[in-house]
Amino acid sequence: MPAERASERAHDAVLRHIEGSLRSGGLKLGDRLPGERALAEQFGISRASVRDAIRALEVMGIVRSGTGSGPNSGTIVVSDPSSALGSALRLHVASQRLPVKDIVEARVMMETWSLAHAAGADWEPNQALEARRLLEAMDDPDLPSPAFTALDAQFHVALSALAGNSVVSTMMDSLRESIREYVDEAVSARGRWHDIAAELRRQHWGILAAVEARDGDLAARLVRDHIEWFYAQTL
Amino acid sequence: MPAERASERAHDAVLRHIEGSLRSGGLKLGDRLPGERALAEQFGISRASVRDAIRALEVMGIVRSGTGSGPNSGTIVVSDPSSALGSALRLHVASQRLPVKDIVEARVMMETWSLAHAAGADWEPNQALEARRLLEAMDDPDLPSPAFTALDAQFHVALSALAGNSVVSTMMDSLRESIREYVDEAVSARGRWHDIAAELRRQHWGILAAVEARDGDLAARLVRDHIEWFYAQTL
DNA sequence: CCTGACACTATGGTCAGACCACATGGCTCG
DNA sequence: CGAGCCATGTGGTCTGACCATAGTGTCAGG
Repeated sequence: MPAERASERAHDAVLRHIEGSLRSGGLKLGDRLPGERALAEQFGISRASVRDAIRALEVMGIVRSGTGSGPNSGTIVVSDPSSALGSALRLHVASQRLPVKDIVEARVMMETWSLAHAAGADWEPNQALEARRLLEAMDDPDLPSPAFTALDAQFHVALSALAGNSVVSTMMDSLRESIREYVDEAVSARGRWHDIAAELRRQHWGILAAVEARDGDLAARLVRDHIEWFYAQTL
Repeated sequence: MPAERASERAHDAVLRHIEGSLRSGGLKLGDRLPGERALAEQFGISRASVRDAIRALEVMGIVRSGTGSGPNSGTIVVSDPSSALGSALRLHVASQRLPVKDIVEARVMMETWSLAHAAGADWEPNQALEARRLLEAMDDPDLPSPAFTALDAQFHVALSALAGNSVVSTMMDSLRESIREYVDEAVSARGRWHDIAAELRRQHWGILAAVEARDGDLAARLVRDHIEWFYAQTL
C-alpha cells in the first residue's frame, strides 16, 4: 500500500465534493446539482456510484430528487433535516436501540426548554398568530384523529420555533415524527378519542396563553404535564 | 388514479420489509441480512434497487456492510445512531441550514439536563470510574490536541450516559460530532492550546467531582460554563 | 500426521449500457 | 391564435458482467 488511501470508495469523492461546495457557499439552498450523467463523467466514475452518493444525500435530507423536467425535476438542495432525522430515529426505535420512553423524555426536555425560552424571546406577533390559527382549526369537533394529530404536531413546532433555535425545533420535530406511527396506532386502537381530544384542546389553549403572557415557568410546566399526560393515555 | 400507489419505488419494498422485521423482532442487533442477490430475487427487483435500500439503511446507521467473507462480511444490523445523525447534522450545518450557535446552545441544554439527572440517578460506580479514567488519560501534558479532543468527547458521553437516557446521549454525541471539524480547525489554528487544555482539565475535574458529589445543580452550572467558555475561546 | 500454499467461494463494490416513466417546453397543425 | 403532440432531458430500474476481499477447503510436500 504505497499511498494511504486515495479515495476509499468511489462515491465518497462525490460526497466530499458536495460537502465542500456547501461549506464554501458554492452550493446553496434551492440550487440544482448537475445531472447524474454529468457528475459521473466529471468524477470519472460510473453513474451507479454517483447515484450512491445522491442517495446518501437524499436520506440525510440534504437534497431532493425529482423526475421529468422543469422546476421540480433534477436533484435540488433542500436541507430538510426534520424528516430525515425522524426516519432514522424511527428505525432505531424499531430496532429497539432507542426506547420510546427515552424519546418521550427527550421530547419533554426540549419542549420545556423551548417554551421557557420562547416566553423570554422577542418574536413577531404573527408567529404566535400561526399557533393560534392552528388551535382554532383543531377546535372543530368533527376533525378526524389523523388530521388532529397533524395539526397538533404543527402547533408544537410553531410554538417551539418562538425560542429561535432551529436545532432544537428540528430535533423536537424529529423525535415526534419517529414515534408518530406508534401514537397513531394507539389512538385509533382505543376509544374515547373524543374525550382525549377535548382535554388536549384545553391543555393547548392553556399553553398558548402562558406563552403569550410571557410566563415561561408556567408554559414549561404545562407542556410537561401535557406531553406526559398524553403518553400516559396512549402508550 | 385508480389505486393509490402499490409501491412508489422499488427499493421502498425492501425498506418497509426490513423495518417490519425490526419492529417484529425478526431482525435483531448483530443479525445478518440475506445477500443482495438473494434479496433481489426474493423481492423480484434488481440488485441495484436492493443496493439503494441497503445504502439508505447504511446512511441511517442501521446496518453496516463489509466485503469478503467471515464474521465481518455481509450486511449486519448494528444500529449506530450517533455517527449517522452526526454526519447528517454536519452536512446541514455546512449548508447553513443549522447555525453553529444553535448547535452549541442545544448541546448546553442537553448536557445540563444530563448532568442534573445523572446526579440524581443511581448508576454503577464503574461507570463513573470510566469517566475518571478518561480524565486521567487527558492529564498527560504531551497529549496532541486531536487525541485530547477525542478523549474529551468520550468523557462527555460517559458522563451524560449516567443520566440513563440513550436518546439524549446519542443526540448530544451527534451534535458534538457535527461540529467537530470546525472545532479541530479552530483549535489548531490559534495557539495557546496548552493553556486552553490546562483550563479544560481543571473544569473537567470540577464537573466530575460535582456529579460524584450528587450535586446536580452545581454540575449543570459547571458544564454550562465549561461549554460556553470553550466555544468562546475557539469559535 | 502436520503444515503451508493455493484455488474455490461468497460477499459487497463498481462498471457499462440500455430502457422506462415522467414532466416540461417548444413545435406543428388546425 | 390556440390546442394537441412530440422531442428532450431528468431520475428510476434493469441486466449482466467483472473486481477486490476474506474466509475455507484442498492438496502437495515435509
